[in-house]
Amino acid sequence: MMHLLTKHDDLLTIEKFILKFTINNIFTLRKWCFIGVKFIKCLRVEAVLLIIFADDRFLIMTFELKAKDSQSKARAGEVTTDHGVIETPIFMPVGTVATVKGVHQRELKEEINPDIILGNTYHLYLRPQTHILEKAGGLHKFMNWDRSILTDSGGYQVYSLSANRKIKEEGVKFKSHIDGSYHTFTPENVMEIQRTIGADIIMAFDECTPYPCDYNYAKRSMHMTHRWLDRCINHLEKTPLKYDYSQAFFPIVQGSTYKDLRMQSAEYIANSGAVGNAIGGLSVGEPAEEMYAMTDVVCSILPEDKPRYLMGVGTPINILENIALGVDMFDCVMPTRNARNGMLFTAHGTINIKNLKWADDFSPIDEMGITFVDTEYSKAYLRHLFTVNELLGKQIATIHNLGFYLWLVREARKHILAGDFGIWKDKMVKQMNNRL
RNA sequence: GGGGAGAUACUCAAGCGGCCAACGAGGGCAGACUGUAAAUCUGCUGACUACGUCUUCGCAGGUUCGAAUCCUGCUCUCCCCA
Repeated sequence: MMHLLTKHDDLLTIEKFILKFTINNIFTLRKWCFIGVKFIKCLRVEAVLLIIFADDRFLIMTFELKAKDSQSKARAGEVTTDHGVIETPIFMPVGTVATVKGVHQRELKEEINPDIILGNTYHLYLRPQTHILEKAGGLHKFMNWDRSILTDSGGYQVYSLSANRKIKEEGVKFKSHIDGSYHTFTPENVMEIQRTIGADIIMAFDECTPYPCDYNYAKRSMHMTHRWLDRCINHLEKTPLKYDYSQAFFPIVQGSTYKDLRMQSAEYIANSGAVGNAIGGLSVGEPAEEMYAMTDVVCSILPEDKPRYLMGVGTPINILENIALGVDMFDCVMPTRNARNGMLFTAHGTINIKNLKWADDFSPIDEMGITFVDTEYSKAYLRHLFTVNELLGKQIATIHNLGFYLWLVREARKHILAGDFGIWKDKMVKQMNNRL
């Protein structure tokens, strides 16, 4: 049997192979795709399929829980994709258009050292366009990044580009912000686009609702997102992998700031049996307390043995508070965008490096020296670079902020493993809540 | 020497009798930014005893109810011709 399949076979071929050995075709490919080895055991064709996997080294993303904090719901874990291990909790720098703005891949890897970064389906679809990425052999090769990548589906653009789009049950019609051309995103084509982009983790197509959001709208939108999820899953089954590594699929919880909707959505998402789950529709302007209340509710429902990804969050304090509620993965434009606008994050609070008071402060950017820029340049020099609008200033600030964010989550991990995360978190939240 | 143009707030630059404490841009100061339409956006930027008052548009006079705007003289700058 082993010779029948190779790791280059697409899912359809593998599915046909499996179905030959399945007595009743009651399970779809979708199920085993998501549940992997567990499902295979259900089918009682364990031996056959284990041979397939062993032979092809066809990895499905895995998550291993390493430790749980005793003082909070924080966890430390390990996500493994074909592009490496991701130690959680993790912050994923955002690289929307195949670049983490302002940082070389080499600096990103060697200095900031994240296990995974983000890309964006909507933006990459518009430019450089999917066919170019396919020709390049996928996003990893195109941008020269050999670690993991996660792509957002474009669901956030449904929110952020709300003036330029129309939502229907079928999908979302966008007017391109580049050239005004019209494009339709459906759960189906978004899955195909993400297959072509080739991230290790791909996201369901959802609607990210605004804040505040009318209850009835939030409810209708949530149900549509659930229907879209089913369509994503159904379509994904029919869409073969394009490259020689696997792709994990994460569904997204919605429900705005309504506890009952969030619970309902979390249950629906948990039942989809995905290898990881995401929480969307937060950090869109709601008070932090409401955000925490929602993640708390959702985390209590999402399976414990799967990673939980809180999309778009947030400030360093938001991240620590949400880690304490059981979130494992984060991403946010804040460290990169705010860096370009002169805001530095430090363990003792934020700095607006453009302020006059730094003009003659020749102390290091950050005494902690997490990255080389922190100690090699002074605050006065960095302020000068911002004053004269030099690119280097934005680059230095970006490296500093990302270095700090990654330091923060790694430190959080250490304290979870040590079992004193709760105390450490409270101390950090207190001292970071400052304006320097 | 002759002819012409012009002098406006930190800078450039509009305004050419009342709606002017004076458009706009830059600069300066401050703020915002949460799955990136963001090297973006917003506010303030004459002085105060601050929903009002006072002093400003080269300098000095004048005309007018009222002038940055009109008239006279002066100072300075630029351009052209000798």
